[in-house]
Amino acid sequence: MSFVNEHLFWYYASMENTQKVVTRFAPSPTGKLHSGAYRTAIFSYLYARKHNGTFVLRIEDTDKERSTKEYEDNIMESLQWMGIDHDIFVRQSENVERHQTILEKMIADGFAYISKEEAKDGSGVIKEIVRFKNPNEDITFHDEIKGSVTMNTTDLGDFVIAKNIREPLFHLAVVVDDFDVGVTHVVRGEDHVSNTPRQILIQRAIGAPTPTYAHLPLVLGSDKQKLSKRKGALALTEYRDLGYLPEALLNMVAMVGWNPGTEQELFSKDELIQEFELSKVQKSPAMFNPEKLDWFNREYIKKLDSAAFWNHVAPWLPSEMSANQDMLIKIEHLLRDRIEKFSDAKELLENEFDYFFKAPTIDTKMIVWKTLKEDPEGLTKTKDYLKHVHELLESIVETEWYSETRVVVMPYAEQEGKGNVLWPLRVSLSGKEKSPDPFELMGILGKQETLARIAAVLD
RNA sequence: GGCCCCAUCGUCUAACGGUUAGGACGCCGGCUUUUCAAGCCGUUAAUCGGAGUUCGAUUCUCCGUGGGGUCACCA
Repeated sequence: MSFVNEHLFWYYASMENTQKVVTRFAPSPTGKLHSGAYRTAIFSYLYARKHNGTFVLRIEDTDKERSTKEYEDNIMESLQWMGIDHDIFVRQSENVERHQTILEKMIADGFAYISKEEAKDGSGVIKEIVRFKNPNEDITFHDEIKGSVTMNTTDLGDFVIAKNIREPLFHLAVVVDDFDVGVTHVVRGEDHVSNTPRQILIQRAIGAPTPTYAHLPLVLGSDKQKLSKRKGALALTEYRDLGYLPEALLNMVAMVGWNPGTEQELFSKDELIQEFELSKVQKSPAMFNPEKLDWFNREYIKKLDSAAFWNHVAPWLPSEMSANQDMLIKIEHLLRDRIEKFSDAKELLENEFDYFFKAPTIDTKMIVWKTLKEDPEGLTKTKDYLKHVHELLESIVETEWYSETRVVVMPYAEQEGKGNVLWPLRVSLSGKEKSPDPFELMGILGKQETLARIAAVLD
């Protein structure tokens, strides 16, 4: 061996020892991507990225009856939205020839056999299904989260691995495809634990190595049952369409069943990659908490700059308001403080902030402050207060409007009673029981509009 | 039912075998405020039960209880 080659030898030998991590996310396109599934995707992804490994996305579409292109698209779209990018893409149905080759070899080697059986649909048709010849052994495997797991496979019997020689089923397809792409770590939901011994049996039969397993505890719904599409779990794209930020979803979902052990709550994707460890994944199932998601979303909305904020709000803007850019910019901070998710903006704008865009019709009974309600002279007094406020405001120079309204009105309000003066002022401007304070309102509406609205009430 | 897994506030969780059992979300309360929202401050709230091991158990062991998963010609 030459000097140079010797170096190469040791180089490759060391590669061998620090085997490159390959993880995969393998959803079946039989429904939209929901939170149980995308957490699996996230953990699998984070692990691969953390170890500079390869992340494989494999669409498991061998069930032709239930798989659809729409769902496949939904999965791709969801992952992309959240920034979960894959290095290798596999569509399982495209590997059927490879599966068939393996199947034939397994039969030739005596690990599987064709069994002629009557179809279970009662049609009486005889089918040639492929069964695995179960050696009935105890299978023990290491799980990064659960530790060592041992199961007896006798109960499984000679389980079915293909509908026929051309149509592989889950266990066979998974094992072959994981093997072919070199998966080193299988990160998947705990509902797959009992599938693992079967798959290990197949691995042994075809001479494939057994990867490291990491079975994630399930994500539960509020009913404490496994979260599933049937139970109303929201799809990732539905959260997106409701106006949640992908950063919020990622952060939230990454932290159900895992946390780095510090008191930090907010993590960017890069920070998650940095901190993520399978060993810190919780052993027990966790419930998904929608309120906390809202909190995360608010935190991420706060971080948005103005342009990004409006980009997100845009789809929810009532058309007549979207024309009034000037006003929208003025109320941006109010909007930000009051929305949990962007879809909230629509309702807020239409039902609460409508007075910024159109003068409200005022119910004169409403302008009287509660302590004057019983007073027969209450309305008259209230109008007198308003009249005086109107005069005070009129005296303000337009250029000093924003800073002076408070200076001018407050002393008077304090003298006459804040409620007596400020409540009618605020109601005259907004027409509502609840709104931002009158100074805020006046600042946004401007001198002319403010005076006009007060005058309208006095008429 | 068989097999497998799990068990700290309502929820997500932290705690070399020694802590006043910590944090976050929510709830509730207070401050601020004419009202609402936001903000700030604070309160409430947990080791499933029983035996062991130990000077000492949230932590280790066993039993019980409870919860979950899975038992397809789906994945």
